[in-house]
Amino acid sequence: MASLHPDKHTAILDAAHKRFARYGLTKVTMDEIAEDLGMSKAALYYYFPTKEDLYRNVVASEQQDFADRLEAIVRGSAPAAKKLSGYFAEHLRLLGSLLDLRIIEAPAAYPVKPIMRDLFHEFSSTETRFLEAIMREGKKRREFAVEFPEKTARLVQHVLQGLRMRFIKTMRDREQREADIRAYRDEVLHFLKIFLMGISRQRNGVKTA
Amino acid sequence: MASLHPDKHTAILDAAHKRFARYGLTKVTMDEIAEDLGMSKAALYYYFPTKEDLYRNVVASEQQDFADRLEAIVRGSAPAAKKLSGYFAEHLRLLGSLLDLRIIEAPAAYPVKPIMRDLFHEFSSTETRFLEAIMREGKKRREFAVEFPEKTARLVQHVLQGLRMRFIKTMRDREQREADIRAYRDEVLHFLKIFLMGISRQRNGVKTA
DNA sequence: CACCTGACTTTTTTAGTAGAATAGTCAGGT
DNA sequence: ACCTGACTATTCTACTAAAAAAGTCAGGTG
Repeated sequence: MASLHPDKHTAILDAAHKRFARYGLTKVTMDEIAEDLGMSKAALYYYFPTKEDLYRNVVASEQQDFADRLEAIVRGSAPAAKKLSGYFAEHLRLLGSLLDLRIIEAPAAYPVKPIMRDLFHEFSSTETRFLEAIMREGKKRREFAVEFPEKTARLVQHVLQGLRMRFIKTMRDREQREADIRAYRDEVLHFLKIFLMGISRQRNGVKTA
Repeated sequence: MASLHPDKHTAILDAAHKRFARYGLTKVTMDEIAEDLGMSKAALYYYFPTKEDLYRNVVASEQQDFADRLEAIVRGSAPAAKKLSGYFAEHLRLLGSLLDLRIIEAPAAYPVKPIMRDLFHEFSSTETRFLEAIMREGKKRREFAVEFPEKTARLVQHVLQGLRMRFIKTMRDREQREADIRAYRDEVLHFLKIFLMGISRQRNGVKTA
């Protein structure tokens, strides 16, 4: 199906991406996207069965990019500690996309839509996969002193999710946004440092930067 | 004022505590509390100016108990690592009260009332105080390899808050509640173990249990 | 005077609803 | 195969009336 109309298909995805990344799913109408493209709303429905499906496709491409970057890190020949640092960097980087697309929300004051839980979970699964790979490798190479790599991977992921949730909840307005992000970033890296100390076999053998 | 009618005063607090710890602030009416005590609602207002004030007083006693237990831990002569373990145990123990009194909520689907933010913050402040004391002592005694004890204390607190938030959000129904709590507990203790490893000066010198 | 009540007023919650906005459909046109 | 205008169906959003609950008060009792 995609091969029949690849140009329009991607054009729609691009236009939708622009809107969704600025206002989120609920604050974008199909008419707006159609107007951006100079076509009618009905045309959009020729390519995508529902608004939600269009949104999912937009998110899927972000998801793919994210997975690719993690893949590149894990595939490399760096020590596991280095890979873990890379993973942390990607985790931090992802925050922007998740906030822009409103997969996670700043106020979080109202019920989270099931679709957002869903999409968020997909990103989490991606993270789990690569994080487990890193921990297993670290153990195998006798770099990390971990008994159950999967369990430790889960811990790291939950800590990062927790810190992020906390950050989002306590985030202040635009003016102080930058400072908040910096503090959050510092804290995550601080955690990384201590965590690496905690699981590495030799003392002072850990490079963080 | 309290000395003038200490019995009724505490009787009311007890009755209110029973109700609030079962249904939370919003789902308890002053009439219900009054009925439990066999008196009229107006009588309650003789002792407490508002419903919120009554609630705050109920919470304040929990808060005091919590602070007392932390105080006992920090005052002791145990090594800082041991004190930190004790702190973690108290943190875990507090979860029940916070959930019962609805200071933190399971669905968290609606806007959090300012009063709850407020009360939560008071518990957090208490935790901060003692956690900083422990970290400072650990540093002073050359048990912990931390540069800025306050910063590390903040990190620990944020990680714990994050893990708790995450737990609350992902908590399932009654039947599986117990299992969820156990998993949460295990994870917190797993973090403690790695964290202590990460900041302690000598290897394998850490007892967790 | 300290303590309490019933009857009252004020404020907040709740459920329902009409109208607007938006998702989604379809017969037909190129 | 691709697209449109005009349509229907669904979902959101004020608004509101009724109910519930908070909070007040004049007065009563030991």
